[in-house]
Amino acid sequence: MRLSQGFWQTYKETPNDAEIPSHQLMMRAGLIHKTAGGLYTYLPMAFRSIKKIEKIVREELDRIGCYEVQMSVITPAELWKETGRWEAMGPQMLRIKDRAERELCVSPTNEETVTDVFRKTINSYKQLPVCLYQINTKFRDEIRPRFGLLRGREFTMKDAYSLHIDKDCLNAFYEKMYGAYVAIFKRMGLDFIVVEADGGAMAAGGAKTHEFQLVADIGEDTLVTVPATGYAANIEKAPTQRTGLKPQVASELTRFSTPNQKTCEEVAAAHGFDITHTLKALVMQVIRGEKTHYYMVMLLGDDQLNEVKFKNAMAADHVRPAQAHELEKLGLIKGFMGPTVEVQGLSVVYDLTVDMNSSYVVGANVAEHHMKGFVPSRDTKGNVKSLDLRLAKEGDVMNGQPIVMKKGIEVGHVFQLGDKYTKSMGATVLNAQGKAITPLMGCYGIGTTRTLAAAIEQNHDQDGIIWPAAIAPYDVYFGVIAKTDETKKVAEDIYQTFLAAGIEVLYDDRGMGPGGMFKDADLMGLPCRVVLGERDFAATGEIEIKVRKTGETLKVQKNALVATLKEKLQSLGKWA
RNA sequence: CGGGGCGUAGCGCAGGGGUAGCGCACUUGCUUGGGGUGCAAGAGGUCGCAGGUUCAAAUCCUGUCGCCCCGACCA
Repeated sequence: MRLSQGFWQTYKETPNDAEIPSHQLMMRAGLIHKTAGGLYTYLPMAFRSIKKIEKIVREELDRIGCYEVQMSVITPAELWKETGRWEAMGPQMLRIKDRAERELCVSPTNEETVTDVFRKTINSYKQLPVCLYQINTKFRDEIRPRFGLLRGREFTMKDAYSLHIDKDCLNAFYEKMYGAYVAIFKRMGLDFIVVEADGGAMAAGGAKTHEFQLVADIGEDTLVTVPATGYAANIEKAPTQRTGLKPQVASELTRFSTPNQKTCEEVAAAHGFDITHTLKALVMQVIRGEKTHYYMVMLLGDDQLNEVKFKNAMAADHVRPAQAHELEKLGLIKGFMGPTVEVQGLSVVYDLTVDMNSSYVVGANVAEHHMKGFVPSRDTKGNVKSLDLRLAKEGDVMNGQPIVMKKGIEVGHVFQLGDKYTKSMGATVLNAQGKAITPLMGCYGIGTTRTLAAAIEQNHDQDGIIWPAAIAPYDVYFGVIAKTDETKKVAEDIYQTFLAAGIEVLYDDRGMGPGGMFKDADLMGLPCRVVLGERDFAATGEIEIKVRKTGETLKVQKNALVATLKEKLQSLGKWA
């Protein structure tokens, strides 16, 4: 493309509302235009990249036998009511009504739609397994969209859905899809890790799920990795252990005064206790169906509750910390609660890390007092239960191996849905015995527009973007510094040579000064920059190639230009 | 939804009852040529919107809409 005729504008200043590098750079480099909060227009440069990402996705999915479809973006309420998600999705789902007052929504995801397709078209086990996918617009009315394309409201996602006769078949396909995902992100040249994830309410028992995470400091997910074993998990899931805990010999239970000392830290500091010899008590509200329960959760003084683990362990629909008025109703005093009295409607659970036969400091359930010498197995009022509930943290180990924590951006998710949708929507197929059975489903997502933003988040420097070659909008930024018509003719000739050789080139024929041109080239960050400088060319016949990623510069003769460039692009992963 | 902040040219900002401003970007001409060259001349605004106060409102008051941050929330 010739920039003199192109639709491209760069900016020296960063718009106020862009906070993180990828968002700032996408605005400054003229990749996206904000239409409204969480809504973006993809401008030509960004759209070229998106199409390259989509192409890689399509190639790898087609390779494992998936079929591309396109489902309607607007879907009727009836389908969602069948699975109960018309209510469950909440305000995140954008609902609309047509002229006949029929209820519709802008799809945030498409399990219902695809299950409807499956149940009406698949009748026999002979048609299975099958996997349909689409790359389509989704809308989720996020409470707080932010970070540009990383958390927009409208976004593009590849969503795939597979259907299987049994668990073995689902497992086998899951592995294939997992492999395809690895291939996809590798080809894109991105630094990713696959982590075990939490299935949440969508998981059938024991269902597998993995997240594909791009490692980046601004990631909203925390990942626990074990370099020694290669294990990796989302922190929501990771069952790590503490080290260096010392049990304390059981002693007599004694109440002591702790005026205005409401946290474990305060109590430990004021009385010289080790923080790991104190227990913190959290009261959580747990909702299961129509019923509400309260639990007192006991953790080591410096541990935190992992609400996802807790929610799963409780088989709850919802959990949240109890509010002040609820504590009051239970007769508990915030800051001085402990499992030292029996409370109607309140159960006690311990984190596994708590040594049930060791002695701890706990709240006394008396204002301004705690107790020491508390031994959980001996002194807890009511049933004693131990579960893994704590949030993993730096310094933990897994099976004796040290962990490393990282931040990640979730760009892909593979998930075994089991029969959740096929069952509630009445999809059945006949098996080899002629018996109607409920098939199993898997679902697999890749946020394509999020991947674009995350790729920039992962690949940039202070001057601009550093595109991975496989998804760069163009391969080469070709700039010319020329006064004479002869040199301009040489430039035109080189441009045509690039086009003929299949090199995607952004030809900067705007005639601006070298400074501005270099700044724009660095900001845009195409893999290679080629510069034809009149003086150098006249003197030596050489043309300069600069690799954006490494800063490497080489000068070649005109006739060696294409070959050298292709070699460079190859090594940068352009044809991965 | 709670707390905080901001809405003045495409972007970044100043101004603060009486002629609408600066820098970048944009247009034209000359100039310059290896890290945003310089000079000159231009174009671009119902100061978010609606009421109110006033001889006069971008400015003061009320309401409203939008945006950003923190939190809550989030199969």
